[in-house]
Amino acid sequence: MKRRQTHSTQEILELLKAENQAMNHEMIQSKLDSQVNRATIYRVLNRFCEDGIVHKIVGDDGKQYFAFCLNCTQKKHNHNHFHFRCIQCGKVECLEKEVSISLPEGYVLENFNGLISGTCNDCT
Amino acid sequence: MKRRQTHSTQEILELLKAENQAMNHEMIQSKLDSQVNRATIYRVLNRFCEDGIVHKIVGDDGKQYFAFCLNCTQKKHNHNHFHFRCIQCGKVECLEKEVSISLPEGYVLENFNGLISGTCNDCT
DNA sequence: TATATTATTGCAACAATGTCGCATTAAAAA
DNA sequence: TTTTTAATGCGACATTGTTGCAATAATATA
Repeated sequence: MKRRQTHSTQEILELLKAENQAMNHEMIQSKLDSQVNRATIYRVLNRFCEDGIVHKIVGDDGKQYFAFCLNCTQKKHNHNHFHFRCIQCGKVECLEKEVSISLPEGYVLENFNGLISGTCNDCT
Repeated sequence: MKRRQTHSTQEILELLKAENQAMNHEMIQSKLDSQVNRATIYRVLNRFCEDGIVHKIVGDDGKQYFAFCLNCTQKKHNHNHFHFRCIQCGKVECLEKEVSISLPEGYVLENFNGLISGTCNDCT
């Protein structure tokens, strides 16, 4: 099953690259030039995640946010960092520093989801 | 506005104290002896959160989990720790160690939400 | 270039989560 | 016992995210 490039996939990927923040489907939809169906946006984003191009964070608002992978190679993904969500302006940005958490014996990490919400510098 | 003790509030609080894990509304509802309405459960839990008796974690499944506050005084709440959610059995437990994250200048922390999902010791 | 193949899309429908208004019930105060 | 009003149950709702299916369009093939 090979991936195909479509208008939607290209636009969404470019948007995610351009914006330096994680976005949920609504933010993405409103920023796209062409109109893309909601279901399609989710499918595109989930495919990107499967391919390791994009990573997904679930906010403390319960929504899924997607961000273009930086500093990630095909093999190794570094997503052990926190994201900061501003409750005023809604921006979700990376807090660069990697965080290491040691799990108890026998525990296997599958997904790291660190999120801090509050007020960002612009909104203080 | 004073709080009243009802069957629902008592049962829910006892359950949260007894179980040593964070639970979402569904887990709570199914473990209650008496039948309590879904909306009521949410309202009770949110009141507990307001009162600082219980804290809320949003899982990477997008659901709200509630846990009885341990080691918290009325004044000081220590919720800067991670939770571990097992994707097999659904259990959500505390990872005791406190984590300190330094935010950039001008950023104000409102809520810490650290969650790691994977497989727990029982399910490996 | 024209045709065949099939990944992708849009649409509609759906499940699930969480919230809210409102009338009713039942704690707690008088 | 009566009064006050916080809490409940019910129904309705908004929102998020997913899925089945027919139509479309990107790529491979002739």
